[in-house]
Amino acid sequence: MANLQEPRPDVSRPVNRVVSLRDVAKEAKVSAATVSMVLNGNPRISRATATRIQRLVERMGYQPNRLAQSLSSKHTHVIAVMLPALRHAFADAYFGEIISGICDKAGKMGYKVMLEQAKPEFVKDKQHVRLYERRFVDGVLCLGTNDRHRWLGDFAAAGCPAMLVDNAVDEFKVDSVVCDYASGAEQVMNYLIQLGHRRIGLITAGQDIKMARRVRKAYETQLHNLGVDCNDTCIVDGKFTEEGGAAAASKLLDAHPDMTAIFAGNDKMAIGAMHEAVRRGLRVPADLSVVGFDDLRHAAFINPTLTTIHLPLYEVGSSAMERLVERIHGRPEPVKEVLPTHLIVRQSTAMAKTTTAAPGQN
Amino acid sequence: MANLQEPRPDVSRPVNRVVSLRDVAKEAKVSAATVSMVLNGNPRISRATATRIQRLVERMGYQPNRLAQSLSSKHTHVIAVMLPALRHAFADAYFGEIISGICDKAGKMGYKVMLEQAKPEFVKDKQHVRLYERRFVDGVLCLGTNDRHRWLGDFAAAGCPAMLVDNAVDEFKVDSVVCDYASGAEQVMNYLIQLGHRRIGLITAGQDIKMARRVRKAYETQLHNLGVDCNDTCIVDGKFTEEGGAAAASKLLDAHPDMTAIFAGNDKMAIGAMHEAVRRGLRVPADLSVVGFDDLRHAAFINPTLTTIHLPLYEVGSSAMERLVERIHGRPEPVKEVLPTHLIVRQSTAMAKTTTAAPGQN
DNA sequence: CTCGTTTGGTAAACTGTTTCAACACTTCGG
DNA sequence: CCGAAGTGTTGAAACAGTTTACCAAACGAG
Repeated sequence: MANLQEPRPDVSRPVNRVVSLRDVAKEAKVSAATVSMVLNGNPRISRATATRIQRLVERMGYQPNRLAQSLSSKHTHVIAVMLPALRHAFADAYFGEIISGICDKAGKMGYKVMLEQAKPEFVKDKQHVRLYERRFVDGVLCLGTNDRHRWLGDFAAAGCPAMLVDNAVDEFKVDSVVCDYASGAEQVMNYLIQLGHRRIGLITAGQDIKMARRVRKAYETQLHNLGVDCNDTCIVDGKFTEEGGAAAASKLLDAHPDMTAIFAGNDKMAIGAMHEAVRRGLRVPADLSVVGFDDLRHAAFINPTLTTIHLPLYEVGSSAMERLVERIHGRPEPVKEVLPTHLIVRQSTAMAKTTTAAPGQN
Repeated sequence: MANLQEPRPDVSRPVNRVVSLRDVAKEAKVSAATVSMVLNGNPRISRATATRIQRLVERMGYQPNRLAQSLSSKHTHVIAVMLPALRHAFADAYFGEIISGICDKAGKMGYKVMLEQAKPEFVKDKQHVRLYERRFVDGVLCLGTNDRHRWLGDFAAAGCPAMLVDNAVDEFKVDSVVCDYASGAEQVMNYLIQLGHRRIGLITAGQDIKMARRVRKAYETQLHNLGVDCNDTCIVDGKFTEEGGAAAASKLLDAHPDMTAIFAGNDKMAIGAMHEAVRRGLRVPADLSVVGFDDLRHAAFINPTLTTIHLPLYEVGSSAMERLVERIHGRPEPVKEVLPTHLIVRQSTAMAKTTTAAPGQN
């Protein structure tokens, strides 16, 4: 047995043998506990020993093994970001902005970010809570959720810190940080109405998403207050995609040739709608005003540039990360944070054409 | 001591006490080693015991703690994706597509994906290798790298499995998976030349990126072969952004009012260029053809739709993930994989206007 | 009937860190 | 001069798995 340690001395062993805390301790002729305490700034250790060991740690290039740290400390300092199981979820600027905010804040707080997609098998297997139970992560941030995602209830049951990002679900008690969709939609409607528009179509999507319902509600309320009749043919589903937006615009314009404005629930659908309008020979904004929602980066680089609601997605991500860590650290109170939105006027909107004057001047 | 186990029985303790392997062992009246072996399918254990324990594992809802597993097994089953330190890296469809491919493949191979941004302090601190040394991850995939990223050499030095994704750097021996940029650029040039274009501008970016240099080279070679004089005023940097593309197009059109086509090194710059062209009252493609490079999703939804080179980014990510795992498992040979690209013709290109006939018909 | 082999299982060591009880050694007040 | 309090350090247990050397029982062959 003893000779197992003999073969080492020969110098032909520059193998990147990772130095452990015990190696440092041995070299310093102290116990592992002492080194550990020095590294954690425990004041019980004398200045002299502390600096001596710190220098040694430096010299030996010691790096704590964080698997061992986490195993013993009960904290992984990793959080998971759950994205919806859409083919293009990662390539989507909407999610990208949020993730950007999450990652920046995570880095500052000493957390790592793990990516996960909420595929059907994944959540059916309860993998999303296993992430926590198996000690992969300390908490989970959920993006792109909707009311049908029953699995959101599992987090509370398992005691796993979790947050909904830019959506809220009443049913389960999960914390959330969202943009003020209601106010955003009101701003859009006020603006369009002010421009003289009365025949306004809505391209929406995801009526199982609370935030989307809020937009629809604001739209309906505003039109109703104005005395404008707005039946179901004024509201079409656009599936959050460019294609869907184009198809929805097509339906709207078929049903209402006199429509002067379209309000889309996100920028992508708005872009699709503009695309369709141009295809039909309509001029945007002269014949048709189009408004989006999100203010994604390229909204400013399409032709014409898109009037839209700016959502503070980066901030939402950043804040959600912060709240999640608070929860991990034991904050008891639930959180429902709402961040303000505002209208960005660009070129895709203009005064309504004064054809058949709107009925109610009110 | 014994009474430490007494207080448990009372039912007022539904605390989600996580069951450990030892709990299962105790319940099954076998040793922890036996349970471990059952779970790992070790044939040393008899069928009878194995099934008995499997059932118990099921019943007790045991989940292996993967920190402990990784600590002793030396494998974390996590890989890191390093993104460049750009404000919008996450929201960028280019990176998104690659990440999408990485994540899908990672999921299938039983790996988790961690996100990391290569900020200056981060790489200066050698955090990128610490990721490996401190046992956060088993390997690293690097996106959006360039020749100035000296830190890429650190991986080999530390013995950390790493891969370059959609770029290659000769200097360091790091594996890579890339799109065939040279062929893509040749296809673009052939196509434009075939349409009669001779005054073709190039908007490029990142000349410290090998792939970008390849595009430029192909452009220059093709024009040279045709006997078309192409001085430096035909090549402008567009910084990979829409703004940059617009500014670059502006410079090009100022210097060469007779220019009939612009070839941009990525879709975003192409979109910016189109934007600028329209701003100047030029019709695309009647007055100016514009070609992009990437085939990002929204290239098909701008006005006019963009002719571009399709890059198999999803496949690049997927393949890089696969190669990385091979390397982690000990594949010795280096890998340089090249995936084919192809031209997608849409509406932003047309025959060159026959104004001042091009000099060389060759 | 004994010896060698297979079978099924176990105890103990190991991964690398944190934490806590205990301990040796001052120092100080009474 | 003795007990109390304070200081600096350590051994050992804990975290939750994997792995290895070893062992007992069963079995077959000579």
